[in-house]
Amino acid sequence: MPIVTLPDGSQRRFDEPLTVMQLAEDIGPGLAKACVAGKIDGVPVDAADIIEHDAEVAILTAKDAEGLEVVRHSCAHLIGHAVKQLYPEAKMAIGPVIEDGFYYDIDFGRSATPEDLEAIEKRMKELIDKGYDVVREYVDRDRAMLTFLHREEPYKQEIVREIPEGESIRLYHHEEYIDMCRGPHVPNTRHLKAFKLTKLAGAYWRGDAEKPMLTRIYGTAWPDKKQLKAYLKRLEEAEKRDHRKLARKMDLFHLQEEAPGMVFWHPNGWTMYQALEQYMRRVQIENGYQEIKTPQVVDLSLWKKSGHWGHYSELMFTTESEKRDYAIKPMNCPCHVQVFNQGLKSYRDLPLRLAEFGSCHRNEPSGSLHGLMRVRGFTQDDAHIFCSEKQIQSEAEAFIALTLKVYQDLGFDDVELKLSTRPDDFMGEPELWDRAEAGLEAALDATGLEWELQPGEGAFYGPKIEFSLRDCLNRVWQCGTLQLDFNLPGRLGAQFVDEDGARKTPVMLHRAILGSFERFLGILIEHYAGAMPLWLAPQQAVILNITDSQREFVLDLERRLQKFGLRVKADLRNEKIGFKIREHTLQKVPYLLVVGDKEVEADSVALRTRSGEDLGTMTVDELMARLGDELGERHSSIA
RNA sequence: GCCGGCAUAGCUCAGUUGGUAGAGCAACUGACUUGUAAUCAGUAGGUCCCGGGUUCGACUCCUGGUGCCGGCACCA
Repeated sequence: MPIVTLPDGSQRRFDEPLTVMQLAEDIGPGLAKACVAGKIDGVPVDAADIIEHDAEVAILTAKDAEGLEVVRHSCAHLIGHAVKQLYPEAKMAIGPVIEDGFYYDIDFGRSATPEDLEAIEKRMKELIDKGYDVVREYVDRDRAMLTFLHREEPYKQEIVREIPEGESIRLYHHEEYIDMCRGPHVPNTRHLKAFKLTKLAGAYWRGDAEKPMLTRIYGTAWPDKKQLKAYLKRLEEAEKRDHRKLARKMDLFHLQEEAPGMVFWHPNGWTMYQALEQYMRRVQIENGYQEIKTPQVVDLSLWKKSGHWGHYSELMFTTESEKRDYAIKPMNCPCHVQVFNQGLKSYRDLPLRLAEFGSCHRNEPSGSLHGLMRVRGFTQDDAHIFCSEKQIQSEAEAFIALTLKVYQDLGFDDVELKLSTRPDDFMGEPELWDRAEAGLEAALDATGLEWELQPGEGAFYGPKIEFSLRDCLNRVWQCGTLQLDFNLPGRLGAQFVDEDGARKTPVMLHRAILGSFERFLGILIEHYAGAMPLWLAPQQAVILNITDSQREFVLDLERRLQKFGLRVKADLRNEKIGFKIREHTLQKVPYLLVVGDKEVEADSVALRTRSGEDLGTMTVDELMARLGDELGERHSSIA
């Protein structure tokens, strides 16, 4: 005789145990129709599951986040139903829910084509139109194994084998198709109308490159077709702010076949790059760093000594001269240790913070290259902090605070923080790791932000903190990093004299805030959709004359504003003002300064922004004051 | 690197069972002297990614590369 408590706090009493669907029907026919699953005491369940005892029960519909996940998950099963009808030989692997959608990994025994994708989607729609009931069945492991032996599904068998004995397994029957799943799933395919298969891709079984590659079918699903359409529209809009597209439109940089993964920066892009570099230079100097510069090409012996050649030679470009072998540096750390090693260091010298905008080259796998986000030649905003073990926590705290401040200055509030701790094969004393990890945790906690622990994901030589940002298509890119290193200083003979007169090996902190200028600029371009803040904009303002009679004034104004420190150009072309405004607006120039006879008269300009806002007419002095304010400390007047 | 797709003018793209290419925008020239998102007219522009093959003939078909795009793996 269960008493059911609903999410709004109201209670219903029943004489007999009842299913979630029966409860929905009891509440109202509309809800029953929309019900895709339920939750009993917080546990997601099928609509067919039975409420036996007093419980808190929620009815899930496609409009609930969890209900929508159920819809997406069931869409994945529907792929299975359609695929096995069309290609009975196909072997089904796994079909989980992901952000905004779902996928299914399938072994077709051949390569699948876009035509297959269309056929599968068409069949799925037909199955939805049938509106058949999805039937859930509880079985034991042996029975599940028998089912998939009978169905000749080796991947499913492999999964069943890993389920502990005695555990109850749910099978979902989609007419003749059977899938295994934790569930829950929709009670009927009519709930799956707003879906679309989006792409075909290759994916390794179990994410292991040694295992066979399967075909992955991606799809998206929503509560209704309107939301599906809105999602597809959002994707389209996001693609428009792809930094590779904007770079072409704004003439920022290009890549070409002869130098895969290496950037040809154009004047506009390089201006942005330098503005960012100058900002970073200032920030680092203000925070106790000293800037250095180290060689690009270094004898292989150093890389052997540092251990990099042993681990990462595949990623290193090499060269040879007069029978000596060299490597193009893939990172700066060994070189920084060389600088540290010059002259005997005292504990009084620590922490020593050496920074370099270090140009590095790594022969990244061809398939991983991606615009500015993943390149082979890049420049890190790198620095290495040499310190004693006691200084780790305070240095970590300072670095995290600095990083978050820089991100904020650059317009990012949404940062993902992760801490990776020791792997199984870690190096060094466990007590040292204990203290270091505790120090990093405390430093992370001090931010008040959420962070994620990745146990065992650290490098063998030290734990690390990662800072990641997302691009316009929601892909996550690691930018900042703080990597502790208990290994390299010792390997390369770094030492300092401690208070007691004994020589000790310092701890080394590898750290970068932007990660690389290339990647960060890519993210910035997308973040601002090309409309960069004034201080980063390649061109900050353009002066537009109405007719030739303002020509002299405009040229003079151009000189005055350049002298003031502004990146400004005059556009004297004999075009209509509307035409010029359109062009520079599309180029995302922050300020458009329109000059006609009236403005010349009063030493003024009519000010318009790239967003189309008319800021009215103001004198040139007022304009300079306004832009100077906006640029703030980043403005270096040369007047 | 792996799976799939793509590669035609500066850009975005069309090119119909194989008959040596076309549009819009941009560029250039001329006219127009213009008040807040596209003035009009004209001109020029191509090794159809690269190599090999089939064919009387290849942008088109086959084959080997390269690069790019979407994933996967990798990202110390």
